[in-house]
Amino acid sequence: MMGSMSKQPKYQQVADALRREIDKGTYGPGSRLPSEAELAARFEASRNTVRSGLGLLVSQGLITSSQGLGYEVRKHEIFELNASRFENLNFPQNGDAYSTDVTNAGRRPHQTFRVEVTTMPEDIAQRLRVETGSRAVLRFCHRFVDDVPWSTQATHYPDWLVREAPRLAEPGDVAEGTTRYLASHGIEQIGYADEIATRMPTPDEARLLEIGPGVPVLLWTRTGYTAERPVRCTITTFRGDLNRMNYEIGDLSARNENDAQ
Amino acid sequence: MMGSMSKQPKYQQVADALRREIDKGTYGPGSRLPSEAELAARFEASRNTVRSGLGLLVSQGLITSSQGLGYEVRKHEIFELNASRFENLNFPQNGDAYSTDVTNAGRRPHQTFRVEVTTMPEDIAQRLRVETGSRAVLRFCHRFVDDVPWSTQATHYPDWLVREAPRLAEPGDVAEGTTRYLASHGIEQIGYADEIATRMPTPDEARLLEIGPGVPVLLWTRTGYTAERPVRCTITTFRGDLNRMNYEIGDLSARNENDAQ
DNA sequence: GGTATCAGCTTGTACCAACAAGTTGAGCAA
DNA sequence: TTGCTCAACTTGTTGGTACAAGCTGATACC
Repeated sequence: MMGSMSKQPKYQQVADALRREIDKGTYGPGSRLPSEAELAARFEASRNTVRSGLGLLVSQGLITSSQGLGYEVRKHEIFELNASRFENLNFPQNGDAYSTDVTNAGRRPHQTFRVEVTTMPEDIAQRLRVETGSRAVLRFCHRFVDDVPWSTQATHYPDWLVREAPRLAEPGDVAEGTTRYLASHGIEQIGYADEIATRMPTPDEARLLEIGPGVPVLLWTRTGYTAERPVRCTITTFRGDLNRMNYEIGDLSARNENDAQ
Repeated sequence: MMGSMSKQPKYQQVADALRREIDKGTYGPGSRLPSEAELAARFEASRNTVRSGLGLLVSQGLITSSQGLGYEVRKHEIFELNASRFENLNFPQNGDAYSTDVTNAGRRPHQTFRVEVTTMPEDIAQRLRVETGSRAVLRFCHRFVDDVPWSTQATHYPDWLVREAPRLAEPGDVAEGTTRYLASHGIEQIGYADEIATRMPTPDEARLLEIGPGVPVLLWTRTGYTAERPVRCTITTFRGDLNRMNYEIGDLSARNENDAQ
């Protein structure tokens, strides 16, 4: 008999076996797993041991659990973001790429706004070449798609810029969009430096984005430059399981002309 | 007394308290936390409860644990990758941006190579506009920095391309670099489509990259185009805790001229 | 029919106990 | 000094128990 030719701990065997069955399709996306008690019987392990194995899969983002309901295989649905186009050009009207992108995808966008006068955190101050702790205006945005939390966006503006463009410090949306508003005051952004990183969410982020365990966040930091200097820094925090960033570099006419799907 | 004005479960209180102390600097990067037994005494909880709280912080990537040693606050050291420059131009000699980037950063690069003849997976086939399951050459690369696993890179080449540039299918490195070799056969890449995503690693990835729990991976998919069609697709898997991707868009002369640190 | 309750399922939290396994340093022996 | 052993720490694994809390459907009641 094949008894215990295994060096691995039992909870890992449980996790591996379930992972294989999920990959194989025995349990498809959205379907429910057997209950802890059933799994305990099947693997001849205690409920605690089975819970350890299931906990592994949860923290790997493969399944979710809900009290009273059971364990469910996570389904993946991702949203594409085109980050390499410019922001300021020919956008129809109010606001940003986000609303148009989401609407074009046939989804319903929704966002809440907040404006604060605060001080520059160190990392932002470095990027904007101003002093840490100097005055700054923070415009914060919490975005939803079909009422599902999608991303948060925090843009810091240095004090010298706010003095030239005072409406940045006023609460509420800037109707024509901040980029256009800045351009009308002679601040034209002609270059962006983007940084992309990933990590596990902080408890705050997990709460705002309603992220379950095992889902990382995607951090997008964009610093906008005029011909002379950096003018603003935007940090967007995405749910990693729902978003993908796209960049186009060089000449991609071969891709875009024949949209052979 | 402030008894139990708390709705939160005890293991969360433990995790929150420790997270605050780590943020505050009570336990700095690299320092050791008190042992489970000490924490149990301090929080008046059982060892299991304390373990649950510590497990949270581990799966959030804030601390690590090693048997016999204890828990340690993770230190963060990130490596910057400039993804927006072209690959083919004026690189000195053998191989890719990776070696030069790492060497310039004063670190020691090291990589292992593997070449396979295989079939096209569905997602790659779509990007390269060939049939799923058709013949493909896979060049796989496992990269280290100072002997620490850093990333894996898998590039798929379609069959039609390999027939024009047969050395792609031969094992071992292409001395002058694949991009240059392709250009010498009339395959000049003039555009790249990049996609960036994140998720928790699969067990295979966790093994290859020696990733602990609570660390996501950063997935970078680059499809190279000639003027006529896509020619190759590279998927790079980075350790999310050690890497950050940078893109430059538009005119950034204001950033690059005065390298005010 | 509509509604309220509740039994019986599910997972979540918390504790206890015992032993396995990795690490370290004290202290003894050669 | 050098090297070995081992006790005393650490976390890892696995079992047990009990109760809390969320969900669902059947049942009884109005």
